[in-house]
Amino acid sequence: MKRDSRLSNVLHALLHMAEHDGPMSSDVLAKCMNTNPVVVRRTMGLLREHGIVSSARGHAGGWTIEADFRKVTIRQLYEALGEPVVFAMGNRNDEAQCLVEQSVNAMLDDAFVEAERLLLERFAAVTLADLATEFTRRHATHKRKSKHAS
Amino acid sequence: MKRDSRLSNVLHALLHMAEHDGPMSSDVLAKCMNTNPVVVRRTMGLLREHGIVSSARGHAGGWTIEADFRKVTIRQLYEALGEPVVFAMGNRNDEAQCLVEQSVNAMLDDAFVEAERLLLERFAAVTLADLATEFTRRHATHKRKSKHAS
DNA sequence: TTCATTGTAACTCCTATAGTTACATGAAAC
DNA sequence: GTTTCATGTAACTATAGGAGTTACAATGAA
Repeated sequence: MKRDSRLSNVLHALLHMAEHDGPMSSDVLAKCMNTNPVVVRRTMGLLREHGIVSSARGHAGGWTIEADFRKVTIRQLYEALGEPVVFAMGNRNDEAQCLVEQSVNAMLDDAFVEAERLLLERFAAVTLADLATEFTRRHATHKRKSKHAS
Repeated sequence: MKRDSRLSNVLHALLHMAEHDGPMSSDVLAKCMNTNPVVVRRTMGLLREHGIVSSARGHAGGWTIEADFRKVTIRQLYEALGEPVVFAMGNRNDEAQCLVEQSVNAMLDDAFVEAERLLLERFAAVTLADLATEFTRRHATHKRKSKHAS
């Protein structure tokens, strides 16, 4: 499968929306994310179902943030996307009869479950506001560096 | 993509081979793993390149374990398979120019890198001998339970 | 010489996201 | 009320890489 980049994409979109006054259209978001407006609508639609954004049709319509940036975690976005499969690897057969296979699966599952738990904990610990702050810091650094370079 | 089950598969195969005297053919391994002999050859071939198994053609040929079960870790098998991609998710573009995207990518990468590190540490901590022991334990439990049930 | 077995090329199948086209629906602007 | 700008959504195609399959050459023991 091509890798699922939806989580990365919605984060990117939400941060741009936060920097922007008024609704942003799928078209504008698609251009700034280098993708297709229909893909944007599909993905943002999942966030709308969870009350994170809203959409308005017609003239001056588009996407608007509804949720509190300080309260929405990456984990919630991951859940809004339907909790996509995390790993590209896994057991062939989770209901194996073979005892050898059961042992192997149990060991691997332990490791995968623990890694997934860590990942989701990390996601739960970061809010959109944290990311926005990090962006501001990075932006300031970038400007300082540019000034030095010139 | 369908999930990559090669690691699970080679573990399954190696443990069966350990329980078996003499070489095992791709055909026999394929049957006991419910797959195809060519798939077995393809995957086992990667382990052969790392000296973990050897293969012999002709009559009474097949696959033989070469490595010391106490020294081969799951991590080494993962590496022998070419370190397959761990996550089904990821950034769209790792060389983003957009500062917003860079912030998002940096945060996500941190989380993914840490989760991957944990997973590979777990893999490095388990040898084939450990797995064989675990299988023996499970097997004993299973037999005891069967006796009680009868 | 026969036959079991690996080695390997060259396909098709699978599966979920991404991308695209097309068009219906809705809402503001004029 | 008509135009115009949006979203909503169906219905496709493209993509990637493992898995599955067929076919056949090469090899080695009986």
